[in-house]
Parts: sequence; C-alpha cells; structure tokens
Amino acid sequence: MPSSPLTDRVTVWFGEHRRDLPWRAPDRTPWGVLVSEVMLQQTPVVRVLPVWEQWLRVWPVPADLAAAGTADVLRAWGRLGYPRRALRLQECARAITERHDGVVPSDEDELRALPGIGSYTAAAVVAFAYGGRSVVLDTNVRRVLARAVDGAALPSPAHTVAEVRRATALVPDAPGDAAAWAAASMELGAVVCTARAPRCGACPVADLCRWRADGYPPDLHAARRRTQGWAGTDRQVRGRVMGLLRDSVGPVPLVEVERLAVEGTDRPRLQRCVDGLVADGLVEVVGDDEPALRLPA
DNA sequence: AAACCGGGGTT
DNA sequence: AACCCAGGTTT
Repeated sequence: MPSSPLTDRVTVWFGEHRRDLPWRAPDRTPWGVLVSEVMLQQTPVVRVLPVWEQWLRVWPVPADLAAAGTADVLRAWGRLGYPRRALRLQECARAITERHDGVVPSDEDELRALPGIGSYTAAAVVAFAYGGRSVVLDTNVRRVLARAVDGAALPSPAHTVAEVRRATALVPDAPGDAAAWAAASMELGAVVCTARAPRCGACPVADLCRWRADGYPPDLHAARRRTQGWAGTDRQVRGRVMGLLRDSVGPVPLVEVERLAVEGTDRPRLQRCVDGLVADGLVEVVGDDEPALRLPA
C-alpha cells in the first residue's frame, strides 16, 4: 500500500515518542536484534534490558554463544522464563555459525528455518535488523488493528486469514517505510493502545479509531478466553527446580530437590516435571544410587 | 486447533 | 487473590 493516514500518523508519532532501547541504537547488530526479539517474546522490556546487556557483552557474536557451556547459558538466561528458549537460542547460534558463516540471515525464510525463530521473530529481524519489508504481526499490532480498523476491543484468540491479509495490505511499499511502520505499530500497542487501560488521549489516531467511535464495545471473545492458572502447575514446579539448579554450584541431590520444590507437590508430580526437564535438555541426572540433578555441562 | 511452557507486575 | 503479559513448538 502506498501510504495511509493510519500508517503515516503512527509512524510520525513513533519518531517523536520512541523509547531509547539498546537494540535500537545505531551500533546495534543483527545478532543483538535477534537476541532481543527472542527474549522479548515472553518478557517485558524492563526485565530483558540487563540480561540482554550482559548476554551481548559475553557472547557478542553467534559463534561465541555456539561455543558456550549450556549451564552458563541457562544461568545467564536467569529468570526470564521459558528456559527452553535459551537452549534454542544457542542452537540458533550454532546453525548461524555453521550454515550461514556466522552471519544472521536477512532472508525471512532462512530465518524461519532457524531453531526458535517463528513467523513473528523472522519478520521482526528482517525489519529491525535489516530495515527490510515484512509483515510484523505480534499481539500489539493485532490489537491496534483490531481496534482502529475493526472496532473490536481485542483481536480474535487465533490469527485469521482475513487479519493477515489486511495487515499485509497495510504495509507500506518502501522497505524503510515498512520497517518504520512495523516498529511504530508495535510501540503504539505496547505503550498507548494497551490491552487493559488504553491511553487514547495520547494516541495519534484516536480520531479515526473505529472502536473509540463506536463507544468502546466490549470484547466479543471474552467468553472463550480463559486465564491459565499458575499455582500448583507443572510450570511452577519446573521453574522452581530450574531456580534451585541455577543457584547451586554443584549437583543437587534429588531428595534435596524434593524438599525444596513447591510446597505440596507430590512425588509423582515432581518426578514427572524432572523427567520433562531432562527430556527438554534442561537438566541432567548424575549418580545412580544417590541421584542428583544439575544443569547440563 | 489446542496444549504446553515462567515469572513478575498491577489492580 | 485475580488478572495481565506472548510467540514457538509439539501433538
């Protein structure tokens, strides 16, 4: 699409209000952008910042991470959550080192073929690392378009064909403009057009927002969204075990893990979680008669 | 299409 | 205590 009031105004707004983030600095590298995108998949900016800084200091290029010890990688990942992604990021670094001569690909299909890189992250790296044209459709952009164009409070739970087609049609023709729109629309959704308490007074397109014009109708999909529990889930137990191992220098006896894991977790459940962590490559079992757990070497 | 996967912050 | 945040992989 040549341009539209929506893309133009959001992009201009971004030029004035963009947050200064290290992975947006002029001296950023494609590798730094990729690392930031993987971390930001699951974690708010303020928690990613210090980990990203250290990560890039210790492993400034993919070959550095490829050669690192897995335990060091998992400790550096810290409490960002979803530690399987740290493993995939290291696999990704190895693939870039071996298959792409250490250069982060700029081709979207090649990016998507890397471990841990899906459609969103591939599009984001194309746009933010290389200034290329891609369709960046994360939850923020989906919400902005659902509101401004469709007049819906929130996007549908799953991507729809029509939604992707619409987002594709909206991307400006020039690669630089497309990349700017991608960053701008994400930023608008992240800081102004937020899920719960949108700041419409600060929105550059409030006057053409259909959701606002229609009087903020409620979410049609509310009944089908269900909040995922946390207390007592396998995720909580896994997180607790990983925390124990991260903070321990040597192997931790399984009996000690059982004692320090989540209160009220029965033995079969803990065993199931440990087995899952082992299967994921996040934990190693050492010793037979006196089994202990540790982070993989 | 749906389930799985963390952890911190806000309300 | 309840709710919010988010994308990739696996089944």
